[in-house]
Amino acid sequence: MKFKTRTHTCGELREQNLGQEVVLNGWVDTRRDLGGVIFIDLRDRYGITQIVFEPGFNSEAHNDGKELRNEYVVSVEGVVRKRPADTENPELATGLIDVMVKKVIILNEAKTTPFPIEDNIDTHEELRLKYRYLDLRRPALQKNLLLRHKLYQVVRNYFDKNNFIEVETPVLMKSTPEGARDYLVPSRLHKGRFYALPQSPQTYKQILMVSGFDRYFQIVKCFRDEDLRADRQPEFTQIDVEMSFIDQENIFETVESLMKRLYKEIWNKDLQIPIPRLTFDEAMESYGSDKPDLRFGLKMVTLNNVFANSEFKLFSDAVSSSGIITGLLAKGCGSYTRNQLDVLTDFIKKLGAGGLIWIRVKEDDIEAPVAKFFSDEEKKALVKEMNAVPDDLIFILSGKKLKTLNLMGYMRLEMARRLDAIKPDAEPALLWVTDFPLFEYDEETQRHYAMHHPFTSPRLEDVDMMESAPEKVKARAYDLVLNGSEIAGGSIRIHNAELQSKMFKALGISDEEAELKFGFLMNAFKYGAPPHGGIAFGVDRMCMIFAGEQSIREVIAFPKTASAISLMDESPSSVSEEQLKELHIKVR
RNA sequence: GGGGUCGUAGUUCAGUUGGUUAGAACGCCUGCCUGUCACGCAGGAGGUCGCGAGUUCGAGUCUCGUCGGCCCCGCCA
Repeated sequence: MKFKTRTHTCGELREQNLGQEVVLNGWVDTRRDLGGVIFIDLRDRYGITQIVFEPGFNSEAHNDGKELRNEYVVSVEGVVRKRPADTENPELATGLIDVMVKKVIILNEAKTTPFPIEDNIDTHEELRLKYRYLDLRRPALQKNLLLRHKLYQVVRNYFDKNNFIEVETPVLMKSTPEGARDYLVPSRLHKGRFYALPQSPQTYKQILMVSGFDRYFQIVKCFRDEDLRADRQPEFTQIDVEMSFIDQENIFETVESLMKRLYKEIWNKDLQIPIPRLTFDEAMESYGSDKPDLRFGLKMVTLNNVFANSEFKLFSDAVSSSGIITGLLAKGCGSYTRNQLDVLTDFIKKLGAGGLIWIRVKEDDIEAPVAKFFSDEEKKALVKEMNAVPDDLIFILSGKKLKTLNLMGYMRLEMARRLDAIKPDAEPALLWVTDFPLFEYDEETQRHYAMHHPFTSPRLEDVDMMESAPEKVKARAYDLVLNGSEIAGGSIRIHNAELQSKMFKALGISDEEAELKFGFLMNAFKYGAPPHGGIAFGVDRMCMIFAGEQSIREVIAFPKTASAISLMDESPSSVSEEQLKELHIKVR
């Protein structure tokens, strides 16, 4: 079909174009056929322009215009005209003009779409994902992908200006099953052997430091074969960064000026730097999370001192077994009904709590099922510690430290939701969480795992405790948290073979196993590895928050469902027996 | 692996105690309409009630199973 290249986009024409002959190409957004005159809103990604078919202006075009339907792709030639008085549309950027059509060419027809191509649609996501190409026509998603593009540009520009170089690392790599499950790719040329898709380019970027690249970054896809969430997809994008001859403070400075720039460019906000910091221990104790949302208060209070010698066994036991008693104050919730409290108890039990202790604060006394176990001093101290006043409600959880704090963290978020504690206009809350434990203990396998990854350096002053008291060793690791989401995480790495082997030992990884899995990295470190460290940003999460969305699927062009399926192209799919045979995979 | 929730025209939903021909709005189609922008008016078409068993004279409705979407826990170095 012969058609003319557009002279303007659908978001472009203004009064200054009056009288011009123009060509517009786009999709029919809406049609209003009044019989004698037809109005079409023509849409492309730049905007909407109203085009007009009038028999008195061009009867052939008007006749052709009757055929147009929603989402038809058309090319029109016409003349820009000022709209008659009182028919301007202030909602449209192009609302002062319209285009009188002289000729229209239908470039393609369209079936009736399964949902309207407009914002604020009320359609199941299943349908949106199946017809993702239509969903992506909606202005909201176009805007989100544009935001994402802009973030890429700011990031690339920033790192380039600061002497970082972007290096691509392999997508087919060695499987290193220390952390998440790998996606495996069978090798045709090597029977029984597999590549893995990278969970992150961690080892490669460290090797690049050994090679002297000094300052590296990459916007890179990563893959983890784990269960999905609103903020987790099996493939996701990181901004991966690594630097040599630096310490933690240099990383912080680099990241903070990048964030400052992103705040400005995307939100037009001025980020105050330095960004506030909390240690892991502080974050856990006050917010019950290693990624606390600081847009609201609701700080938790440790009550071990109040109940250290309590008659109430649950509490005194928690203290004596180096556990914790933590309280949360729900201001003005003293009138919560028994039913409401049961719902909350049920909520926290489902997350793994044994139960929930609640206490209504009254004038000069407290009211609670457990009140009879408390002495008057304990009651007084409790109210004082919690800073409670009559008609407040206090929640208490006790038990193993991290688990209990974590549970109260969920309680804190739940209460924030119930109390509408996060105002729509709340300033975004960005912070560093530092001094993570180097190890975490896994009850199931009865061994320590690296909380971050096995190349993370312990705090140098803690190295001596790696064998004697591994749980006390802190890592030189840090997370960047925005509105309760972990948007970046990194560490200073081990660059010394001796310390690295000590680390493997602490993790219960034998020399042979270490050699097998990470020998290439260890070898590289023997040839002059500089001190180095880095960080990796979760691009999807960052874009989600910058766009004000609740799911990363809203900022990913072609996301997968919670069961890791692409509803549009139906992957994963079966493959032919022939393909499997070539890959030396037995057909069941 | 576990918990919660949803599944009925193209779409969003209603559907009583199990009971005749499963409704509404929007969308779609046809006709009328020369300044609409949620155009209006009139008429019409459109259903495997996710799928499969079972109970029953009779199932959208009850039971069991199964598939799929979403949220969460575990998991995510």
